[in-house]
Amino acid sequence: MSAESADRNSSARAEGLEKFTKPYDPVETEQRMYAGWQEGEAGKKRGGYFNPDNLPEELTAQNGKPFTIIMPPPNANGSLHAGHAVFVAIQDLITRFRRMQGYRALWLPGADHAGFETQVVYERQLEKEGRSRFGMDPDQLRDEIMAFTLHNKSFMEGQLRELGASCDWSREKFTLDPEIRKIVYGTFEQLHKDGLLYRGKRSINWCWKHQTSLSDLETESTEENSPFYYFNYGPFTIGTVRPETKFGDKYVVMHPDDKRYAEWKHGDTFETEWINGPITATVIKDEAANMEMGTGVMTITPWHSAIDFDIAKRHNLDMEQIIGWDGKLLPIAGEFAGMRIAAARPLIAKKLEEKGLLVKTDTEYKNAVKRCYKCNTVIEPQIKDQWFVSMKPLAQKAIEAIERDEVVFYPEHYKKIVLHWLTNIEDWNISRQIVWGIPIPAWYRGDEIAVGEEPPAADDGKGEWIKDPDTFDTWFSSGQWPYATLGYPAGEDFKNFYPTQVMETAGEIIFFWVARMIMLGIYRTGQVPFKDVYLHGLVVAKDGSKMSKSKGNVISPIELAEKYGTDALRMGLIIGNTPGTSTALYEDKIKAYKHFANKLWNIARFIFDNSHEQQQAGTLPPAPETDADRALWDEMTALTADVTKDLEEYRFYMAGEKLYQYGWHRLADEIIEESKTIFAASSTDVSDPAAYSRRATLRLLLSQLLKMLHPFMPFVTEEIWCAMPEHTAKLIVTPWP
RNA sequence: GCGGGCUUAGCUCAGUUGGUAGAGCACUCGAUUUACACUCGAAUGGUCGGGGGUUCAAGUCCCUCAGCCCGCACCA
Repeated sequence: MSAESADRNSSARAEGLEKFTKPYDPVETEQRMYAGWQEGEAGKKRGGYFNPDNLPEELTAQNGKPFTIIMPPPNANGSLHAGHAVFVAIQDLITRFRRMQGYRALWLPGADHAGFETQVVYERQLEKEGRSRFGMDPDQLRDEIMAFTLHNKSFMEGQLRELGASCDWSREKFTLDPEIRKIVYGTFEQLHKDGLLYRGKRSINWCWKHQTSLSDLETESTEENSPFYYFNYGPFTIGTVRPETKFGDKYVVMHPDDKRYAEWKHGDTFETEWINGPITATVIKDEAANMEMGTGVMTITPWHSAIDFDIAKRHNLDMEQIIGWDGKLLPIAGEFAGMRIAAARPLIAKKLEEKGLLVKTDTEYKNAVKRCYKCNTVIEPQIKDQWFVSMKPLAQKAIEAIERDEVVFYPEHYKKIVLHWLTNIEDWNISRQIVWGIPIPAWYRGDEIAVGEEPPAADDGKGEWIKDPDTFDTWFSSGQWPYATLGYPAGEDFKNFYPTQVMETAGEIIFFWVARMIMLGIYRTGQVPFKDVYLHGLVVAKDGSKMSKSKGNVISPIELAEKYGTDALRMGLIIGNTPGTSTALYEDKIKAYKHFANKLWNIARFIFDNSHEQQQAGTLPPAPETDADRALWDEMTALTADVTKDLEEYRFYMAGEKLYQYGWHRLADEIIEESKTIFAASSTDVSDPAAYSRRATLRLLLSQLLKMLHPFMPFVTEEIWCAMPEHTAKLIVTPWP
């Protein structure tokens, strides 16, 4: 080390810059930084700089408009995964960018009790302990899950802090908060008043293992090979893959235009031998019968098929339950009673064959089988009294708003996907037979139904009201999240921050959540809940495969952050991540951005070593003074315009890459290298015009780069920024250039 | 059946309104007691899935074919 640089280092040490002589240490820096931001300035409200009410006047003076992102509330039933890390990286980037632009930026955090999801997780835990929710006292179960959820919630919030999330903790909401429940109940009551909510016997998706109904979105269809049997049924041949449902069949359905059966009239009856003896069957003509399918003739089982249910409704036919809630055949099945479907099916077919009723079996037949998305159990359609929301009118309003671009999707093509789904929407079953959720505020007495948190008075002598035992589909409450968290309808935040600007979430939950928020938001508030929807893709392993525990390829974002720094993790999740497409996450990538953080650190060290004394002595010009340096500044100005535009138009990956390129390959590799020659030639002579101008220019370029990189890499940029005496305010509240 | 997407360097992917093909990683060669080995320089590597069209100009727009992937609905 030369005597000269030894001098510089000693002066740096004197100024508290000695940490720059060592590599950047994220672990040491991050906690201290986050606490500093969260404290903000003395005498302000809770939440520090994350609370938009606390932003310095100098920052908001030019703009001051609200800018809101509602955080997708993570399910409070585990730790944060890579998908959460992506949303933190993107949403915090947007929030910090807008805050620096002078918006009163609010990023509102929350947590989701996640009804069925959480109950399933907890049931697995019970199973490990050799317990089961069935037979448990519901209150006891609810208390246990509550304790479990609250524990996870606070754990998860700690992890969000580790990831640098600059969300306003003073406004945090939980889906089970009393004020949230009140709004959810209000919506239920309003839908009821408006005739958009009905309770009725309808065909529902029943999972016997979980003992609950599920929405269509909570089931998954897989194509499976199932034998297709042809049976003689009186004068007809019928086809079926489900002989186990056929015990009570007494209707035979064909298309009215099917010429093969023209001699049969609607309502004709005939006697026939069937599984457990002779029956009388009735001919039904209905257009739902497909003439191309099988023989064009089918028998129907309204209790266990949505299509058959509709036919039965149209013709007012009898409906009978064949399969119990436990997934086993009922006494109507005779000797097969108590058996499970899979076991009974071939035996029933065999019995029919022995009776000479089997015509043939098509073993190549493939059909779609619906399964529970959690436990893969085959869904049994059942008829049950449930609450349904009439979706068509709600969807219509949403379609109109989306077509008018009141909500804009990134990537664009999601507009078509959403419109297609909304156009073909079915009514939504919001009743769930699980304890973990918001209880449905409804009461019954005979055929009477009352809606409200409290039962109607029962002093008329007609008996007591009975509470609906079910809970809401968790998406019914989270679908109201934007206006519920802001205190609809009278809250100050609702007036100030609704409608919000951006909804950033996973493309996977576009129907579950985003589409429903748009519908319910318009319904309840008359306005769309957000202007822009940015959808990120799935985070996958390096080889493009889905991360899963069973494959053992799950990468914990928290571990990566602890190993390489949160900034590195975040940069790695932003660069190369385009909306709607999946992003690969792997260690080498994050490591590369740790190197970048260190590169910035060393850029700072070089600049400090060469200009700190002059800065302290006040012998630096306020702006570049040579043509060469003015050109460098113009180049930076152009980059700034470019990056700003990219960020405003949601091209985060591109803005990040440009800043990375500039920082490493322009500023470090070229500008600093060139500066070495300038400084070497000038020695310590402060009157040398080239060196005089360059020292100041380097500090200006670094400051500008730090500002633009802050939303991407908040910690290292703030740490360097605060080491520069010319900066009085923290970087987090410094105006965007 | 309805709808959406992908196909660009060995790998992962960018490429914004059409204007001379880009990055990271990997690989090869070389440099360097230094702001930084968490470094620097250089080289190699692509008929942008096939074919056709529009245009002065197409990875980009249109048509068509092929392969792969995904969503929704239905399936007696």
